[in-house]
Amino acid sequence: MFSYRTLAVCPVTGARAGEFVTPHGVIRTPLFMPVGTQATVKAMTPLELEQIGAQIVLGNTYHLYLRPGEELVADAGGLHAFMGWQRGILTDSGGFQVFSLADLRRITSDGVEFRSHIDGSAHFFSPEKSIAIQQKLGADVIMCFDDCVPYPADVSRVREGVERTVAWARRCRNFFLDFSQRGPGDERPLAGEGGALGLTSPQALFGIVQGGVHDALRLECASRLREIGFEGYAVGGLSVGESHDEMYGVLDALCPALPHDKPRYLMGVGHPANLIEGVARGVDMFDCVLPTRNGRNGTLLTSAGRINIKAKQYERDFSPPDPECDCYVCRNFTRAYIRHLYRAGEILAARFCSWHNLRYLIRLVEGARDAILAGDFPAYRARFW
RNA sequence: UCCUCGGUAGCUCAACCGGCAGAGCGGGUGGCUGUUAACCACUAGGUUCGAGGUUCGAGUCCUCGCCGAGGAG
Repeated sequence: MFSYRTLAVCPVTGARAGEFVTPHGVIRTPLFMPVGTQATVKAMTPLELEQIGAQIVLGNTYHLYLRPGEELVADAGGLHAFMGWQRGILTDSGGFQVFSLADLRRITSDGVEFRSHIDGSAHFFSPEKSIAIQQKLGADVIMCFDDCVPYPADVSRVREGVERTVAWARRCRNFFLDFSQRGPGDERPLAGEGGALGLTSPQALFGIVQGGVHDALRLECASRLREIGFEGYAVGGLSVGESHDEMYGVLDALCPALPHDKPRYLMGVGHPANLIEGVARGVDMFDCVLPTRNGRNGTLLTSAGRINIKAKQYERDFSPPDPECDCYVCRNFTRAYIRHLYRAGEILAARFCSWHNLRYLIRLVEGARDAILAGDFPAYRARFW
């Protein structure tokens, strides 16, 4: 079902434009994906997400497993039906939560023991468990359960993360293929290793490359994941505190080593500049909480840089958040009004800021795609800077 | 007219027996990268109602006055 093809490649940079097919439509790349951890992009309705051009939204295995539970979502008809969103969905595996909830967990070779941040109850995730949950949730793209190593970390810890990530990726792949072969209620034994089995699942499984800021480890991880074989490849473990130059360095080394006929996904990124520079290095997909979280906290992303809408300087600023933006918020409301809403504690402020920020990032990457197709991405990139 | 209680940061209020005057909210500024986040951090605000007095030292005790609330007549 899942297939990717490249439509245009920038002759100067590594940027490329393409598309891939999912059960919920054709996805045009490069693209920015809003994060909807708990089966909702915070403060946004699916209708509004459609209107700003969102093609895929994220959900999170860890959160949805804890609440409301994957069984309930499956009974609701899957994540799409449950949240009323008919375009693409990608679920993250819970690997990042293992990293970000560090004080609540214990990692073993078999998986991760952790305690719920909601009620403290004990749980265990293995690669198989993560995939099983994601299959019940029913997203179009699901992710391998990986070991996201903190930054900075000793090389030994980064290497351990690569080994664990690769081993777990193989287990994810085997379980995924086996499940997709069997179908519901089929109790035939595991099908064994390798990607030789015919893929019948409507879902696509992406591998995740770890390796910190060490090029050699990144390349090794990518090579070993390619041997297993995935529908797409993600770059994980970035945007965890390293410098932008380190992030770009990893992408410079890694992207040429990823398959050219599969989508590439830079996880958790991010800042507008990161998106442009990621695209320039051949990344097709991005996600980040930044537009929604920062929006709720009163920061607006604009073509002239970030503005803090709380600041007094906008008290009597009757211009739109971003004069160059085409979104509903920028066409109808002023900085002064949004500042007022924010200070008054009105929920509409969070909605407006999230709304605009999402449109800004989606449009930024859409613009990059158009430029790549038109053959002038370098100029687009230069104009951004 | 008398009695009681009160007056401390912009607001609501803390401050032991007299011993460096604080908090929350509000104000100002900043941060946020696969969401434990409508969150977090930093910061500026004081003639402690006024005038005297006691004391080494007074927001705190004494006297007088001003303002507010309640009560008695």
